[in-house]
Amino acid sequence: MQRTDTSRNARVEAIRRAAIPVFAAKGYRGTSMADLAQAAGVSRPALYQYFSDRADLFRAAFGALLEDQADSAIAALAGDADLIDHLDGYLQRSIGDGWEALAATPHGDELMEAKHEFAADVAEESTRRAQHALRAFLRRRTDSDMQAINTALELLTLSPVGLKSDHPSSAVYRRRLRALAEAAAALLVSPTT
Amino acid sequence: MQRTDTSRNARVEAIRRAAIPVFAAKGYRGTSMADLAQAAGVSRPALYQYFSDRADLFRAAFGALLEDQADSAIAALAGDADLIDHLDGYLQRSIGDGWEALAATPHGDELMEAKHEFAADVAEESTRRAQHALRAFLRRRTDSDMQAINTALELLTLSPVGLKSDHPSSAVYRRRLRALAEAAAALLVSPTT
DNA sequence: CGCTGACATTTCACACTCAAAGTGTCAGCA
DNA sequence: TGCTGACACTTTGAGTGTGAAATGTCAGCG
Repeated sequence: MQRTDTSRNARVEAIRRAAIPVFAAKGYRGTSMADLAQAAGVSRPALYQYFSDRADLFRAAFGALLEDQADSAIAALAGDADLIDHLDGYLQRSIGDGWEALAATPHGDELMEAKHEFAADVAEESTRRAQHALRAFLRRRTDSDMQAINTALELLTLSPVGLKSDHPSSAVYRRRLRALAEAAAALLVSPTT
Repeated sequence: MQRTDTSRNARVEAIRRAAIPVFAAKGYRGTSMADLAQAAGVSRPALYQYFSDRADLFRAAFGALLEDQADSAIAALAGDADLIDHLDGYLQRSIGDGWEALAATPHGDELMEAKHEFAADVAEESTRRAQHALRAFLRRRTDSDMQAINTALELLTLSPVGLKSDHPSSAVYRRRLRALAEAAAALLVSPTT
């Protein structure tokens, strides 16, 4: 059975990986099971052997991607670099890279919608996990009280949405994220009166 | 002629004022010229004597509102209060109050769209004016260089969009704006390495 | 002279049709 | 056993008509 399971998981993984660029290129509604089957190099009915339907496949594909992204962001908090660099790295990896690159595609809005509809729990879990790690990091690396840390967390996690609202170039967006990291660091280092 | 013009301007003003709550309540597409006429207490054809069409009236109504809002925000920068209080006041008045209150209404998104379509130049002019005043204020009140000031400006003007992205209560949103003001102030006081 | 009621025209939302595309599930083949 | 081609069913979206509502512009009234 192990042999079979391993083989099966390998195929699931292959299909999952093949699906991501297809969804990214054509959006959720725009991609058919036939498209996904062709990209994975299998027949359409074979997909139903591994996933119950298109939503299930979508969830599997982007759920894993979001998990990886959260892991990457959390990893950026390790080490003993400058506080600003840590925060900047966290922002870049959790928001600047990965999923957000998809949001810039023609079907970005629709993909966000589909994520919210079909992978909301996975998405929330991974961001919750990342934010939990960030909170622990701030508690470890600053002497601010809990309230100040939570406020900084809100700033760090919510502001990026606005910083992208005028659809800046990738370079500009990254510069803004760094500025946000600097501001949050400054806020935590020199406490409010 | 002065007498006539004065009377005319007074009517224009009255119609303009009466139009705002109607648009706010029913959205742009949802309000008819009949609605606006009724609210202003005149017959529908009379509106065409002062405005060429619905878009023109919309532009006049919200253009003036946006101007007032910008004036209010700029006024918040006067005096010699704490830097944070100035920035906080600016944010509250330019974003937290006024127009943004409309964005929270059922037809908020559609109103934003209409603003962008019919009053884009007025809107941009007023925000440009407010930001210009804010830049001058920061130049006057901090010893940061131009680049740092411009970065802080981006943060201050763009972040609020994100801070509202999870549709927080008004109180929470205001608290976040103040935190943003604190962070920006901290960024400008303790310059980057 | 400014405003109104009325009119012709345009716009809009809704309902319906229908053909093309996609979906999920077979029996049967390797 | 795992996969395929084929089949019945569902969904989708473009096209079309239709009635109600809104628009913009009159001549004419006070």
